[in-house]
Formats: sequence, C-alpha cells, structure tokens
Amino acid sequence: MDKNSPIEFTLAERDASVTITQWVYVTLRNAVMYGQILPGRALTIRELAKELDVSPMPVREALRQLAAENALEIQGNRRVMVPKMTAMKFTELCQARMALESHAAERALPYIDNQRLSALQQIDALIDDAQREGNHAPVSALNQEFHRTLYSANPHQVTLPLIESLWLQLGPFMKLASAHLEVSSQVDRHTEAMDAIEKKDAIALQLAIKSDIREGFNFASTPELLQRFIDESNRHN
Amino acid sequence: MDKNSPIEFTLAERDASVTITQWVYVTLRNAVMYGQILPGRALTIRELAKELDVSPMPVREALRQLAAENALEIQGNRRVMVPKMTAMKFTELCQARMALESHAAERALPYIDNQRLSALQQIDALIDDAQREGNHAPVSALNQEFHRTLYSANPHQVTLPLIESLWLQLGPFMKLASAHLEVSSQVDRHTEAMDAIEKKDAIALQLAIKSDIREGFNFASTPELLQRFIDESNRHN
DNA sequence: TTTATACTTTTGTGATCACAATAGGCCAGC
DNA sequence: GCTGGCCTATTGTGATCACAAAAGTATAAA
Repeated sequence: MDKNSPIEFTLAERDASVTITQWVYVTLRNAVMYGQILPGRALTIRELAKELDVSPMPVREALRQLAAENALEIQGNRRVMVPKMTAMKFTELCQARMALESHAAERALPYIDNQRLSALQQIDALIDDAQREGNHAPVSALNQEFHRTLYSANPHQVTLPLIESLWLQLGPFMKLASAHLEVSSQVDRHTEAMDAIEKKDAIALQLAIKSDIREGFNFASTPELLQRFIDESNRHN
Repeated sequence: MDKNSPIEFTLAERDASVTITQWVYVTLRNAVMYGQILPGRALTIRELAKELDVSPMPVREALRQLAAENALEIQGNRRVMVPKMTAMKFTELCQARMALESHAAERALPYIDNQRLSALQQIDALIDDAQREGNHAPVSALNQEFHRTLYSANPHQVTLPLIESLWLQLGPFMKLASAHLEVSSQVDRHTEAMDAIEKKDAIALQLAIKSDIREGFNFASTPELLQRFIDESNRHN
C-alpha cells in the first residue's frame, strides 16, 4: 500500500447529514492543507478508498474537485498528486495572495460592523495566546480564520474561493514553514489592520494585509532556505 | 425533458484520445461560458446525460468540477444550476477581474518576447477585422484569447486558473451584453497594452488592462440597464 | 376555488463490475 | 552489471444497479 510514504489522516466523525463525498473531500482537503501528503506523492483512488474505508466512488469525486481547485494536479498519466513547489512558483503564489487579498480587504471594508470587528479581535487574541504559550500548531489555522472573517464581511463574495485556492496551494509548505518560523518578534500586522478598519482607511488596511502576508513568508526570503524546504519535500519523490 | 428552457449545445467531435468526462466538461463549460444555459435553470444529471448521449457518470464528474470552479452552484437540495446574477455581484466580479488581471499582466511582462508580442498583435488584428465586418460573435472569444496569451507568458502561472473562473462566472452575461454593446467607437485598449509592453512599462500596461476590462462592461454602468439584463435572464426562473 | 395530504416519479448518491491502458517487476541478452 | 522487451498486477474510466430523499402530482376535504 504505502509504496511511498504513508499518509496520516485526521479522521473526523462522519455526520449522517453529510454525504460521504463531502466528508472525503474535507478529509483530503485538510490532509493537503496541513501538509500530511507530501508533494509528488502519487495518490490512487483505490488506496485512498481503502484508507478511508469508503468505496472508490466518493474518492473519485473528491479528487476531481480538489484538482479543480488546484490543490491537486492530474498528470498526463491520469495520476493524481500534490503539485511540487518551485521557488518561482512560491513567489508567484505569495504575490498573488498580496494582490487578491488586499483587494478583497478593500472591498470588504465598507461592510465591517462592530460585531465583526470584535470577532476579529477575538481571533487575534487567540493567536497571541497561542504564540505566548509557544503553541504554534493552531496559529496557521487561526490566521486563516482571521483573514476569512475579514474578507467574508463582503456579502457579495466572489474572491474568497479564489483566495482559498491559493491557501490550498501554499498549505503543504506552511507546515514546513511553521517548524522553522520565528513569529514572536514580528510586528502584529493584525493590530495594524484592525486600526485601519476602525479609521475606515482602505490604504492602510491594504498595506497591513500585504505586510502580514509578506512577513508570514519572509522566512523564505533567502532562496537557499526555501530551496531546502522544497528539496526536503521532494526527497521522497 | 425541457421543463424549463431547452439547452442548445454545440456538440464538438469527440476525439478518441480524450476521455468522455473531459469532453462533457468542455461541452458544458462552453454552454455556460456562452450563455446557452440560463441562470437559475435546474440541471439534472440524467437529463444532461441523455442530451449528450453519454452515461450519467461522466456528467456527474463534469458537474462537480464546474461547481468547484464556481461556474455552477450546488444548492442545498443538491440541485445544480447556473448561479443567478445580481448587480452587486456583477460589480464585484468586474472589480476582481481588474485587480487580478492587472496583477497577472504585471507579472507576465518580463517574460513577453517578440514572438509572443506578435501573437498578441495577430489576435488583435483578428478582433479588428471581425468588428469592421460587424461580425460580433467571435469577438468575445478572441478577446479572451488575447488576455490569456498575455498572462500565460509567465511560465510560473498561478493566476490564470483563478482568472478563468471569473470569466466563467461572467460568461452567461457576456452574451446578453454583446447583443447590446457598442464597441466600434471605443478606444482600442489592446493597442495601448501592446505599446506598454514594447516600452516595458508595467504601470501603463496595468492601466490599459484595467481600462479594457472596465470599458468591456461599462455598458452596464447604468444600473437600470444591468438590471434589465438580470431580470431577462431570471425571467425563466 | 383553495389547501392539505398521500402517492408516484424522478433524482442524487454510492456500490459494484467490466475493460483498456498503464505501471512495475521479471527475465533474457549484451 | 546494465539494458531492453515481455508479462502480470494495478489503475482510471465508464456503465449499471439499488436505495433513500426530494420533487411533482393527483386526490380529497374545506
């Protein structure tokens, strides 16, 4: 079965009201997002079906959906794998995040009320708590939650699905990143963002979001370090 | 069968080297993109399978893929339809296009060589020819081809799939648009873009792209006109 | 004429099966 | 020891079937 590396799934409870396909989709999505499937690892429908104890059918549909979201790549051989990363692609993904998310923040700004602002503050407080305790595991998910809460204030949402696609593509490398990342010393860009929101200052908000994204990945600003991460993830072919 | 409106598919030849699922996907995608399926129209797997003369299986997979690309919407009832448009959503889609595509153009600029520039000029010439002959049908597809050729110069492509998702969502309304659109009088922003490319002027290129997108839809700048289009497409429920 | 209810049909979901293509392993030849 | 071609096992694709949920329809009561 595990011709390459085994895959450790975090199997959630399967609610009866949710279709099996959706459950498989969420499970695989989390596995990709949190780097539990190494890039380059070939995935087969039957293997995953066996692993998740479902029939091949829901796996097929979930894989196709994830491929459409650019989380997985269908090779010419019809084989499915997590796309490999390159230094240039990594840069492009971060640049695309900055462009898209600063735009999404600007479009969301007019719709942010006090209730949502306090929700943002709450999430930020959780992040601070986790970092103070040295508990880096949930920070990545909480950070996403912060951004999602911000952008989804806009009730006519069209950018969030695109942004989530970028997150998915960067996901496998966030894990490698967080293991090496020094976050405690950095300026809290979330606070800057919330200040800008209170002042309804679109320019400042965009700047804060862009800085937040850039600093989240500036550990990789030295090409050698990034290259080591990429090599590490590709070592298993 | 046609409880609502019938669907006119443009059935392409099915190449043997292409899987049925891919062929169905392309066929449905074109139908959505060129407004052959009215928004709100409920789609059923078996109906489409019968219409396209394939088994339900490839249709299921194609529908799921299109839903993942935001071209179709899966309702709570598990029914699939082309999403309905609102004036606000239309605006958001255009704004997102401007943000994403101007960014994609900037990132592609360093990679554009003379060969690609002449390809762009060729496409633009075809557009001019078609418009001079009053042949508005292929203009929309050629315009997309122009933008795609420009952005895909960047070999580390990550934004193009996101941009295509936006095109798909706007697609159904391009048809309604082109029927009422006056294009002959407008400035040729493509020429401006190509001038900027020759001068390697990123700012001018971004401006040209943004203007091109804005003018492509400024027919809808009067809310009443846009509303009429939306109503028209929703009339059939 | 209108509304609530029972019945019939249709539909999405998921399982299983058949088949052609691909991959991986094996052995012979150099 | 290394490479090239054959053979077996595995895989993706697509078809068919079973089932429960949903939608549509007709009937009956008001």
